[in-house]
Amino acid sequence: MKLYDTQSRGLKEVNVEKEEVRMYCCGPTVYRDAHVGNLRTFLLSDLIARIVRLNGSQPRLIQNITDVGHMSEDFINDDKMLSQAKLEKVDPFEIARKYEQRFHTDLAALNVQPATAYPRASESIEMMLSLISRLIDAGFAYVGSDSSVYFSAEKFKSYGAISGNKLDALKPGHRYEYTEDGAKRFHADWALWKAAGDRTEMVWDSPWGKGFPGWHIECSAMSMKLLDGHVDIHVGGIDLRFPHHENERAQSNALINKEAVDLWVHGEHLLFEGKKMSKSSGNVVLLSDVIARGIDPLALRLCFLENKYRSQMDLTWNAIEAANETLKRWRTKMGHWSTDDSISIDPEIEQAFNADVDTPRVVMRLREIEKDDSHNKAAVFRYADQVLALDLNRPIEERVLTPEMKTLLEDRALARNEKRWADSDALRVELENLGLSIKDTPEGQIWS
RNA sequence: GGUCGGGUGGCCGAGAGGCGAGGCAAGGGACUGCAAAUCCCUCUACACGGGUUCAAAUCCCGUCCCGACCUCCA
Repeated sequence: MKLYDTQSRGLKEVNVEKEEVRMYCCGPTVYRDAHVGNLRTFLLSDLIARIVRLNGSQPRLIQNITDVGHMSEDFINDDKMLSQAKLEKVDPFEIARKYEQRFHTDLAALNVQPATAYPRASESIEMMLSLISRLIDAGFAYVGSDSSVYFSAEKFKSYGAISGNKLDALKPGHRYEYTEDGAKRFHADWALWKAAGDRTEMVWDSPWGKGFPGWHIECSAMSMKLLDGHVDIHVGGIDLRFPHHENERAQSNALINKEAVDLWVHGEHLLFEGKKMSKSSGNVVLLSDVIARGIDPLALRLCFLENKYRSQMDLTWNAIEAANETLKRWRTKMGHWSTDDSISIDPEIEQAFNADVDTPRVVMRLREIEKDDSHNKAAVFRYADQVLALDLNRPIEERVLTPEMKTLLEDRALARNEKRWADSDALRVELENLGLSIKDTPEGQIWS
């Protein structure tokens, strides 16, 4: 099984001979609903975990819940949790729990299997404090004049290996003016622990005074602790490559003096109708929007699967609806092909999964099999569905008919027997208005 | 300015040296009382300029264009 590793910029073999493959996926900051772009990344870790399992190994997946400390480095008022709490006029932890719950609901709707654990940042403070202390002791971190603790980027020799951003190229002020307060010794240093200052909510005691953790430290702490000091596969969105993962790598590696992560996998961003999804473009799509249109959430999953995870994909309503049709067609055909639940391995599909999660090729292969004359189509589809997880075996739901619908259907059958076509057509319109779609076959009318 | 990735038909998108993926849309046909569904057919592309090669969408050089990241982001 091979995956593209951002750090070495090439395909890298994943050892699936081991009993267990340790995975870490950067989770959500729970201050708002995850949009479908966020979900695409979480889907990626699900696909990798499923492929690991297909190869006979067990994934141990840790996904953090950021419920504290995710803020821009230099502006204390910008904490995402606190500003949203202010906006909704509730306790910040209430916000966190609410959106955390919705995150799990969305994942379940997309058939994303739950991670082994979802540690919360706010409940992992001890872990982070101990890690920060060790980094200070090892000489990689220092307490600034503002009582915050900073990581010293220059002390970590291979800084920049993931993103290609070298320290001397990271001069401050490229994007917007920095307000250097002088507490950091070097412009590229970042906070491991932020002193509370005026802040009173979401603060904890520490050896350096009241404060709260920096964003990057939580992933180092959780992955080191919950994955026993080594990550086989680290998954996240492409935007996290820098600075988040670069900093996480520096922290973790500094601590153990070797590579803490074998493979860095980054999912590309999703565009919606040509533009990056953002509040200002007004094109943020939530999974609930998809469901509200009467589309199966798994159609979105199929839509994602039809594109390489490493390409910026442009999602459109048209594409989602097309995927929804494909899904319905496959489920209908599955019902006709066979009713058992046998599974038959297709070498081409197996190979595609193992070749850097090439789900577009798998989908293509399924379309091919759909049309050919093989006898075990359903068994091959079921094999692929172990990873695709599109519930292809799910029977098309039987429509529950109201008495009114039943009467109209009986009337129409009668009208058709008597070749009263005008009546038949009028009844069809009426039934369609009730939400049934009618098809006439040589065996009579059918509805769905 | 630095870094990473792209440019393929009306649209979306695979392919990474050798017989024209596939999907969507459109048009035509079969079937049907008509629809719908289904099936068949049609439309045939690789940003530009050089180079390497028997052979280039694919490799190399140059140019143009697009997106992402550069201390908020999946």
